[in-house]
Amino acid sequence: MPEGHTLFRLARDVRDRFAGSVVSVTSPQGRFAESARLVDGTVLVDAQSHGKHVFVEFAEERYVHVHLGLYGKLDLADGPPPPAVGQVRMRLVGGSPPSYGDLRGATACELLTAAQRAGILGRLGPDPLRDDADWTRAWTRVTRSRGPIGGLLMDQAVVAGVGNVYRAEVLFRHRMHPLRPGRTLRRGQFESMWRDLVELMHEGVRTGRIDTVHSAHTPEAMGRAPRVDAHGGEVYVYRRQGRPCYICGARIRTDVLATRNLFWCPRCQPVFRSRARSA
DNA sequence: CTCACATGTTAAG
DNA sequence: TTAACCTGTGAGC
Repeated sequence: MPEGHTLFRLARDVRDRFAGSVVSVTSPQGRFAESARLVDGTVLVDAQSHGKHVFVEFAEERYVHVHLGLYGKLDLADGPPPPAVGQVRMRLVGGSPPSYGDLRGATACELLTAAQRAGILGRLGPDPLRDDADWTRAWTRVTRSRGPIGGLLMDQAVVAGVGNVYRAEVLFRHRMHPLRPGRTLRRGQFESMWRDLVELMHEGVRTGRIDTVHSAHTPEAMGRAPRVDAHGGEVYVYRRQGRPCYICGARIRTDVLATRNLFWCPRCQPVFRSRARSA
């Protein structure tokens, strides 16, 4: 259940364990077996994430493209691999010290050529976690769109790697209603949201969780019980519908946009009204 | 225990 | 717009 920071960590961990080594690649479950044979026993060159996509590069520019989707997991562990349990789509074994990785439940696990990889990258917007990201590419899309900023931030062709938590939280931190049309944003507003995403997501890479609440606003500081859930992170609005906003006390609201849940504070993030023209 | 839902995407209708 | 993918978790009985 990943946003960009999770995949960034995953790529880094795969790289640390296997890069430069001959790696055994198998598919205990069978669904990736044919492709696995083509890279099995070759050198794993690198692993990189772009947004929520991970590319594991093998010798001669063969790329295993992995997208975890909603349920996928790649578990890495030290030592020799135990017998595969359950639906292991891909198993990597190798490196020194020896370790292994088991991929399950991924939306995508496929062997691609360099050209096919380039095709996927070409459809992705800039990734706040990558040094080579050009945020003005995202801004161009935002300013030309009539669609809501809440939708644009989740559109991987606009910004790659942002998911539902970062979307909800960055909009809150910038007091912006999720349904505000992209084209009504000012350049400076988008630029500060981008910079915020860069910081928040790098923090996510460091800690492995999504924390977006300023220390002055932590539940403890506000005299409330901290919110603890499976995600472990501390957030302002994500999945806090019906509960009081840490800043103003208004009840957090929720709605559905393009099959995904929105969360926002109706007082801190008022509906955008275009400025009335003077008569 | 069963059930709904989830940090996501794609394809079919 | 809806279902499907296919896994884990938490809430409810």
